[in-house]
Amino acid sequence: MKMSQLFGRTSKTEGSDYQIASHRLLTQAGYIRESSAGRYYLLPMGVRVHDKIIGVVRRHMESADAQELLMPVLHPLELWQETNRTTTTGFELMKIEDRRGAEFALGGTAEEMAVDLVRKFNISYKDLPFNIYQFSMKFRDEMRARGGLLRVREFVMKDGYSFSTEEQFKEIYQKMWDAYVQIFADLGLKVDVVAADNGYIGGEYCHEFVAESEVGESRYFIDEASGYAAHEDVATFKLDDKNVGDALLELQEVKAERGPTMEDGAKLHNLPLWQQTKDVLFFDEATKRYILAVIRGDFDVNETKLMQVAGAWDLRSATDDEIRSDLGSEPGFISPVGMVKKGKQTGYEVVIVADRSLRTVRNMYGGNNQKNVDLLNINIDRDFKPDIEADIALAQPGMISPDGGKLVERRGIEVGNIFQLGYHYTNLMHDAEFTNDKGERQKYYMGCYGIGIGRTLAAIVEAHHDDKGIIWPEAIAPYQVYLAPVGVSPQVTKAADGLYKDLTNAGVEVIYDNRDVRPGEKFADADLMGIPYRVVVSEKTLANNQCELKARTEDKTLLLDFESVIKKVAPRRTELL
RNA sequence: CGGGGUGUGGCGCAGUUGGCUAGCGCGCGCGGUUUGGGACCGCGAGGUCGAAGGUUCGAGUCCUUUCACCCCGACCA
Repeated sequence: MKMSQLFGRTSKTEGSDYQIASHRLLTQAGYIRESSAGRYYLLPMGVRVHDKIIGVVRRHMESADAQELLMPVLHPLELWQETNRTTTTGFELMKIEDRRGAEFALGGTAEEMAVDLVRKFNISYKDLPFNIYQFSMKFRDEMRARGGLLRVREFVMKDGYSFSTEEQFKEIYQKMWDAYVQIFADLGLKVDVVAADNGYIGGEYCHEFVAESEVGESRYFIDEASGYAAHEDVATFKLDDKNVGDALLELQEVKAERGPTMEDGAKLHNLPLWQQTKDVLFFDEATKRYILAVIRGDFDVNETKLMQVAGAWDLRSATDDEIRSDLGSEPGFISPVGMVKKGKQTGYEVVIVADRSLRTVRNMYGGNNQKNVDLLNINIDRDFKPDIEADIALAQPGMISPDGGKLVERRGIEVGNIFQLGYHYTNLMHDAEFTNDKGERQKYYMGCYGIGIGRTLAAIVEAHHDDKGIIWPEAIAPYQVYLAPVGVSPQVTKAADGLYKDLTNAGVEVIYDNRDVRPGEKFADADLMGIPYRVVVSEKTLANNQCELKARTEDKTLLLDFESVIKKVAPRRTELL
């Protein structure tokens, strides 16, 4: 490709709206251009990189026995209604109607479509397992797009769906796990595999592949010794026993003129924070229930865990008014002891969820559902019985991991994920069944597997750049060689033209900067665009029939004859194929 | 959705208490001098000042409405 013909040039001036390196660099180097918020044009150079990433993903998916297909982007809305996801998806579903009024969802993920496709076939247990995947545009009406390609409203995703029996599933899941590890290694991304929350996708467990980065939105914890890694939504930790040896003291009501915060309570009673009960009242709009979370005072409630154990969908904090008039309690003095079972006015059920940490403390203190009265020596079981007892605590850096090491907090970009879906969709959708070896109909056990291509591209730039520009790993660089003639003498031009042809014939992808601009500009663009190798031809180098080779990652240059340069660069290309 | 901010040639910006023909740098085009880390000279093209409405003799500037975009939060792949 000749630079003089390339559509989508580099830009010397950087925009002011770019907070994130990959966003600025990709724009400035001519890979992407914003259309509207969260929607991007991929320019020719961007497409080359994007395609290469797809190529790497495809290769590993095929080796893992997955089969590529392509689904429609418009999904019949009935399918989403069948699984009740028109209302429960996390992202806002985008809908569209055709001229007859038939309703469609713009696909944001395609579990229903995959099931619908599969049930159109008459499948036997002998055909199992199988894994189908596609690369296609996904639409998500994100509340707020941000960070260039990191969080967008339209993006190409590799989404795969496996169909098998329950017994076969573990192996498929592991196969995808392994394939993902290799994919991201090939792409030059260091990723942590992190246990995470399934959210609206459904199923029981899943793992995120997170590329560590300060600009990432995923927060997770890792135990470096054992490799334990979990998203903050699900991270768990070992509890430390406090005063569990103490004898149970008698429950006692005391006057407590204090403010509503935890600190106010600890100060007034001059007792440690951990001995206080933290009582947080939520309301779930989906199931119309109050949920009272009770936890040790030095911990915080993890709302994701809470929703999971309580079967809640749409949690919000209860209002002061609800606490007072419906539950007859008092903000800052809420207590599970003597809490009403139902709202006095609304009749809504009150569910008490106790964190397991309450077992590590005795004789706790806390409110008594009325202003300025506290209870001393509260003990679980004796003084109140929770409806649910579980781990609903938010992990904090420094806590002890389940494996015994220290939890370290990390931040990263979620570039891929794998989900166990189990029977979630096949239970909700009719006829999602195959014929087993006894001739009976049996439901599929499913998994799904996603990789955001554009986000991965941005994550690679985040991981590989310097103050001059992008530094592409060779496997996905748009071109391998940036050929820059220096000087305008006819010999230089002729030699460069010849080298361009020879390199191209040798299978090397070359961007040939044949523009009549000063050398500094060419070098700056080569660096900005992040091309792995720069080859310079000038009168100086030609004096010995040589040219100059420089790697993007190094400062030193090599003087070599043309043949050697071609040899040096060409094999890499074939290796990668 | 809440809070904050910004909209003026492709990009970055200036434009005073309302005033004359809306400027500057980069980039772009033409001509010339240059050619190893973003050169220089000359000439030139390119703007319904986000949009609509209003106030005024006169609006980029003031008022109202609205849209878009950015940041923080809420939310969430």
